Amino acid sequence: MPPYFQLAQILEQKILSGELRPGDSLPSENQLGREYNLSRMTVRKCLSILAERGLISAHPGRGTFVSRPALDRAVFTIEEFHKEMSRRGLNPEARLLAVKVLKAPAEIGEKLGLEEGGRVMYFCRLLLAGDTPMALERKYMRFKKGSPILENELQYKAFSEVISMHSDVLPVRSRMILRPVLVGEEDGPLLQVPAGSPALCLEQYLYAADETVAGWGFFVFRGDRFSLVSEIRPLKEVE
Amino acid sequence: MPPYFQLAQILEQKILSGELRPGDSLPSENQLGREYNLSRMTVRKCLSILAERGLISAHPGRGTFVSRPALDRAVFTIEEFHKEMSRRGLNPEARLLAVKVLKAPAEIGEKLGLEEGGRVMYFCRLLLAGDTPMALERKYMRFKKGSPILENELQYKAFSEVISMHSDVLPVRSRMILRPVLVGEEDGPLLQVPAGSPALCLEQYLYAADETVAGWGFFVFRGDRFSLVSEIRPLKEVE
DNA sequence: GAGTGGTCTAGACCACCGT
DNA sequence: CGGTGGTCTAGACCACTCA
Repeated sequence: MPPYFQLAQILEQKILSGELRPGDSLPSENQLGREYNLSRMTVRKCLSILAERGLISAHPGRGTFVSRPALDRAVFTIEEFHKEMSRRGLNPEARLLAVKVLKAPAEIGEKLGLEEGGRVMYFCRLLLAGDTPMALERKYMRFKKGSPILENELQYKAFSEVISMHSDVLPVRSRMILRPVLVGEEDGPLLQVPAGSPALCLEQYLYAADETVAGWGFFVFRGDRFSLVSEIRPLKEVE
Repeated sequence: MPPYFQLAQILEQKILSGELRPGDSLPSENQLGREYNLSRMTVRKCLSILAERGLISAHPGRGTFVSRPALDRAVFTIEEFHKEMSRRGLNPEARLLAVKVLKAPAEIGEKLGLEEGGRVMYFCRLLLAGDTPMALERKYMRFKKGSPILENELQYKAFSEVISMHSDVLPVRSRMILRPVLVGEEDGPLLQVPAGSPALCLEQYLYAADETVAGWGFFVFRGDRFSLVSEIRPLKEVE
């Protein structure tokens, strides 16, 4: 365990235990270096960790101070589905329910920047944890003539990877929107919940380097099985 | 503009322009130091910035490589209500609908670690943007005898601040849970949406230094007015 | 064994702040 | 002015990887 990390833990402990309170000033970097027998650069490495996590903030010419924690702020992260479920200790699975090439509905053709009557590839997956349906995924991308539809890959790969492989467009940027929705008549039986149940809709836009939309679609997550948690975690001891 | 930042911009540009592609290896730290006439520590400071942003990742003994961007990952942030609305260019407002001291219902007493029949302070606020109701907030905290109830402050302060001021407990840690819900019969008229509409419930636990729960409660955000957005951008240019 | 990133040191100069 | 944090240097040792 490197010294800078140990010192970070010591200082974190003092802050979380209330020994150092919000607004208090920390000893100067030189002071800390003397106290703990570390060079100033090492002390700074340690402080930069605590600053990143929002526990302290440094002010040139004045000193370093304990921050008031942002307790009324929340940060939620959603990983790619397989990682997300593994993180939660669940066994992720996916069932490919549909793959089609179809004339783009107006709304979707517009999003993807296609002309009237352009063709899109569509797929739909049921995402499970163990045997429990967790989410439904419906995605659309430009259809590339002659490109083979590889069901095996469609079952396991994330949307951005499917696009990279199927088309010759490389997505470089994404935009996701999270909102609450009601489970639709069609989706209820698939998710094994009554229509009208609360759910989370995670809409996804993937953009190519030229700012065109390479893919669009959404997930519908069961509200009774999927929620998001935001927590402040202590520094780990082992890693 | 410090040298480490300039170099970060140069490398960032090479990655975004495709001169350096995902999977490519960067020159070694010593190599970069020679090329740009910088010490190794300065080069490392620069690389740590790019690594933080997820553009590169370092592997001991092997080298530093350009990362594939995490396009199927989303990060959502909810600020304290007034900041959140200001960020969205809206005028935040709050109306205090109720303040009460009451015997803790079993469920809430348990959360707050109170004995049977302990008293809690409860308040309810309607949060608006302009004249549009955005969310309803219902919060519970331990009741401190003799503490004055300051309606003015209850109207403007975030929950953690209310607790800091009203009680002598200092919240130091928070846990928030986000889930989709249906608007209840009671809340519908207040939020000016039909009961059964989709909404987001943001549950909040505030912990004191001794790990006891200092406050608990939740927000209910209108689903038709409030959604969360996550964007992964190629990068910033200046600043 | 040569090269890599991870860590650490003991200096240094600067802009900034308070007195 | 002296002290603060922000930046930088030119060395050093280590564990690791790869040929």
